[in-house]
Amino acid sequence: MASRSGASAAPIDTADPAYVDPESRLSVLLARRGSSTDARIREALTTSGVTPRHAIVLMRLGGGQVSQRDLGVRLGVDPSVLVTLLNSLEDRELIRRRRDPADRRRHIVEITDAGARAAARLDAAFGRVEDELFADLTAQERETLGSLLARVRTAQADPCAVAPDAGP
Amino acid sequence: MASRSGASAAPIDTADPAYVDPESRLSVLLARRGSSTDARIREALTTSGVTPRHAIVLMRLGGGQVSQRDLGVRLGVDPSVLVTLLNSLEDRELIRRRRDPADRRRHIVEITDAGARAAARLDAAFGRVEDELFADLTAQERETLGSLLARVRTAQADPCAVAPDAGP
DNA sequence: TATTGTTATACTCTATAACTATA
DNA sequence: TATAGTTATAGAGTATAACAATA
Repeated sequence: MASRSGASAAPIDTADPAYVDPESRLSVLLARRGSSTDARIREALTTSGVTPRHAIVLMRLGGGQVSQRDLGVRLGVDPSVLVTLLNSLEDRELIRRRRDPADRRRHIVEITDAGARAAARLDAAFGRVEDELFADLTAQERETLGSLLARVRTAQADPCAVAPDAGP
Repeated sequence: MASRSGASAAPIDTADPAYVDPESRLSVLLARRGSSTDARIREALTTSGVTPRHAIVLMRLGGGQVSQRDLGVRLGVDPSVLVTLLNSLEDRELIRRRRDPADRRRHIVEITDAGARAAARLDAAFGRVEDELFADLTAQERETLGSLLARVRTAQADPCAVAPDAGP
């Protein structure tokens, strides 16, 4: 099987001075764990038939009604994407959309009772996923992780460009 | 912070007992920061014409030659995806592929001199991105973040570990 | 028959622009 | 003219299965 698969191709020599372990880069590690976490959440939500984004929209709406545009800005979701998200949520009667009387271009989005119940269930599902993902971390460590992550500069502004690779 | 645009739609009431802040969930925060980090890396690499995965493959290969299959397992990349990654790297002469004489089904993948130089430049680019992303964290805090992330349980937690017996 | 690498296909996300109805 | 929402389309990314050549 796979145990003796690298018979003639030498294993990666981590002692080689030319070797740079990609996983030792904090950015790579963070991107990877983030991706895995998203995948795990997505998997846990499959039975509920919603994606992580649907869940986040529902949880956000638990605080009250918002204009569709504001919601998109808050979540960093493109308006055209938000439309399809809200469509499926509205089809399931988890949210409701109505025109803003004060400005008929706007949609006021609000959660339904069924939606609020779904949000609570989904939140619990997130909790179970976290219990699994962070099982090896103490409550204190989880808190530390959270506060450190919160301090990562997420805003994308300044480009640090790299020289093209070609030129020999 | 919403009152200027949401005239009649009330802003989200974070004090509402029904409100659950999605970002307060550690899993959501981790997934988000991971995604942003990946996007930032991808942006920084655009001028070099490679994606983060190309870069990671190159850095991995800095340690020596590997079979294509082993490389895919280590990186958690599907074989069919790895093919296209390696094709573009080979077109730029950053890596080389040759048949394994001991098992002609296998490809031995190795980095070229130009590839090694590119890997070093790419690694430096990762460093600059990290200096930007983690500017508000001390060296000690970055280390803490890394060790905590390393302890998050994910399916792909340790790609270097040998699978006991990869069943169906 | 199983494995390695490759190709082909389909499906999901995302990004963009054009369109409507209002203002 | 500008804005909120919608629709349509194309592109990247990924996942899956079928395939050829080796073992």
